[in-house]
Amino acid sequence: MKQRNLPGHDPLQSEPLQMTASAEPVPGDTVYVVDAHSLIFQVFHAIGEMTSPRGEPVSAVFGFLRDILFLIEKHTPNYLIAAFDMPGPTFRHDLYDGYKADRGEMPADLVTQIPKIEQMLHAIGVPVIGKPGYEADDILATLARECDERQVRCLLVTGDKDCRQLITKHVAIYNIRKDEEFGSSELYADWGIRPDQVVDFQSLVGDKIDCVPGVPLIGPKIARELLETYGDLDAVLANAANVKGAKRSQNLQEYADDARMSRDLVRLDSAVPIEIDWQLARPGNYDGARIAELCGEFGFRALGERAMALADAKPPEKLESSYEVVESMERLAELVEQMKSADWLSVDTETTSVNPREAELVGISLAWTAGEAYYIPVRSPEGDLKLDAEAVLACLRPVFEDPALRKLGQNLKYDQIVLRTAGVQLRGIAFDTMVASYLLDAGERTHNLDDLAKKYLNHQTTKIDALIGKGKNQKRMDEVPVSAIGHYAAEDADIPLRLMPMLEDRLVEDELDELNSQLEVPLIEALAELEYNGIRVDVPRLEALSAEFGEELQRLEEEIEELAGHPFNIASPKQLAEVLFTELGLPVIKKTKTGPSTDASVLEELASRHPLPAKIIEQRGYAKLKGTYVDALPTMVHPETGRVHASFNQVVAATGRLSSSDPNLQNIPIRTEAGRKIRSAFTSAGEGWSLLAADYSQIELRVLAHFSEDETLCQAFAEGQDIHTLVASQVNGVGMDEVTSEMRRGAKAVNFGIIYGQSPFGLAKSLGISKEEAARFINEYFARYPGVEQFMHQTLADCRRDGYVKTLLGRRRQIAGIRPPTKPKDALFETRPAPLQLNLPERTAVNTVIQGTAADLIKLAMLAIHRRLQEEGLESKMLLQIHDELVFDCPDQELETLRKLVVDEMSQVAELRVPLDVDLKSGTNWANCE
DNA sequence: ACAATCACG
DNA sequence: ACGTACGTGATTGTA
Repeated sequence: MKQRNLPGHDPLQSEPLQMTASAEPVPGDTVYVVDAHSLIFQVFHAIGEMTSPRGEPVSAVFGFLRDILFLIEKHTPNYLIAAFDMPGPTFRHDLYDGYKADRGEMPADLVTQIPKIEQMLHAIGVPVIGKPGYEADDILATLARECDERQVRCLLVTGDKDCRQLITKHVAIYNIRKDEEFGSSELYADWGIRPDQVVDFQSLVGDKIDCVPGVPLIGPKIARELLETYGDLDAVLANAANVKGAKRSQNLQEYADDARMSRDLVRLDSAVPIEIDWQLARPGNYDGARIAELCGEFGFRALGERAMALADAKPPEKLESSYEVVESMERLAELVEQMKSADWLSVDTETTSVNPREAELVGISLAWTAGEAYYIPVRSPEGDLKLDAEAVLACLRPVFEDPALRKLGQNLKYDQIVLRTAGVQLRGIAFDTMVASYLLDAGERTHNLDDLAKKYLNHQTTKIDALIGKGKNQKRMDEVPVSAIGHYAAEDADIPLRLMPMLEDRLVEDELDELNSQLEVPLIEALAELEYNGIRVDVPRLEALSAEFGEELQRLEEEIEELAGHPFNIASPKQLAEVLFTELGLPVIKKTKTGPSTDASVLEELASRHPLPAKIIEQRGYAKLKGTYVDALPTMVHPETGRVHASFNQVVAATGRLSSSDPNLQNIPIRTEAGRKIRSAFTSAGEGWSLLAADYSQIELRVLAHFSEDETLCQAFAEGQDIHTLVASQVNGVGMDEVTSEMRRGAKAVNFGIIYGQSPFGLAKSLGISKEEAARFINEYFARYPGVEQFMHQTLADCRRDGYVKTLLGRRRQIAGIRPPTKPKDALFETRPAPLQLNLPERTAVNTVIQGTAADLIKLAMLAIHRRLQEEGLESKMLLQIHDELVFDCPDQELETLRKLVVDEMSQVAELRVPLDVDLKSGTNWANCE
């Protein structure tokens, strides 16, 4: 086996720790080693008869290939190797004639499949390793040891319990049947021992299947006790005379030699002389033609397609790179000097939490030349750090705080908040790969760095799961040794640097570069500011509400139980449906995928027939408010700031809107009385401070008016008329002062329906009128404002032609599925055309232009306000954005200044054909704003 | 992990 | 015959 100096973390070494990416595995990589025979027997027995078109048995080939494809697709191993037993005796047979004596010949139906499996592995580029005189397990042991030394994660794909002796910090067994890993904690749960006790344990217990004799009368339970008492096998045998139970004690003495020999049989040899060509073990060396040929021969159709899909995908490339862990202040100072003359600085922080306000710095990664990156650890579980966080930050401060040195990275909003919390400003943010990716394709589900590297660089990055694990055993970044983090962390600075030119080219190509550099990138700092500020929450107020809502809930639940005749879980739609529709015999109004629906609209309809549904609505309302807000919010208050610091996400909503999470502050209740009570718990900073809420009036309708260029609508907005009343008056053909509240309500519904592309059916339902009436209403609207329909047709035509729609600022969203234009019928005979009936993509297209443009406008406003607050040195803080509303915290003496500033910036943000009106409200909390 | 429900604009 | 208003996020129950 190749030996080399492994990149360990030796505190005494004087040279900087170099990690050069080569073909060999590095910390963060995962190596899968398949015990081929173990797997082959499993699938051979699990899958019944199965033959190829020629009539040859292929069940094991099929099952094995299926497992390998599953491994590659689901687990994306960085390295994958298959170990085989070789025919002929092994050193174990020399030790013990009886070794595996009972194990019969391999079934003939299986023997013929082994070469086929090897051919298939060859075609999909999985190296096959076998060594005469050794078993596959020994090869697993050898590779496991090598991985362990390299601090590389190794998963042994086997059903053989012997391999449990190989478990370490980096090595685990992988059960492909259950898709579960088996490590030291699972071992302890099963046998109650540590991995280093496995060999002795099995030597005592023996193994019938492998014909390992062991010691009679010693089973797993006694073996565990003995090992716990005495430590190891030798100690157990030495104390055999003292063991409780005469027969047991006697057996231990009598069969001591058997036990010792068993130990030699069980112990795996981790020094098998084999050479691994790691490059060949990286999945990706597919021979597509050969795969097709073999799958054809064996009659694998669906599986063959899966295998071919892998072959067609380009193999991930391992980028040439040289990463260094910085271990001295002298080296850091040298690097800082280099950075000062760099064009760009790529920055990434490693921390203890995904929440930037809670996160503590673990390390910083930096890169300014593609392929070179540096990781500066400032915290390590091994206590061997030579660097102090304060000193590192002080050293980096001049470069971080220099706005002239352009910074780039992945999700820099996060890093900026982390660094600001640690006392350093990250200035000069000029590119963010996550934001760029979002602008290029707002419909993508994620924009994380791993996906970007795969998409643009065809590079498979180190997955964070490989370092910190996942699920309940997930570790924190500061619990992982520096030597294991280094490569992962450095990569996170290097990859953005490599991605930037490619992303920038595409932005230019799609005319998105200005939107990127002038709006979205500068907005990062404004959003970081919002998140850093947070909003104050009145916890005692929420606690009082919790008690109040709790009492209401209890009362309602008792009434519901009374009405239903028995207790049940009201929160379970299934149980509720049982009560409503089976027990009470109420009619099913609509169905969900899984059964009758019990949502609020259904319950409202049922309310006229039975008192229960109304109670359910009321109970649900309180339960929702209590569970989602009243009880949840206090737990999210930051202990030091006493405020809630939500996250404002820039790359989630496909339309260009922001979204908010952890907690979502964009859906705090307002529509009901109980909801407004929750709003009142969001307060200004305290005495002498007020909240100022500024919202755009009817922004989406104004955007629609702008795009439609409709004279009447634009003029109505210019004159400050009530748009719903105006539409009501015109559609109904009555004077403005004759509009009834009923008419206004209808017009309002139409106005909003238009924005969403609503059909007569939908409008009819929301207004409780007939479909015909609704259709008449909509037709009247389009006839009165022809520009609106014209705008919709134009939008659809553009989208059909381009495959995307654009907002005012050129933001794009790809939408497929716009139908060809309907042929205009002969106008002479056309009296009243049916209103536009849009399908989902068409509705989405129209809505995206409007919603997205509104999002553009408020983002521009946020940016302008953010800048002015800074320039004018005001103490006022921007706290929230709720799509058409901004909320500020403001010292009372600044209130008038702020009011003017906010209205000016919000209304002047763009020249539209309509004015942008802004309503201002202020108060001590979010509910009493007037 | 997914479905149902409901909070907001 | 079927579905029917866009965009989000959190909670709860269920498989």
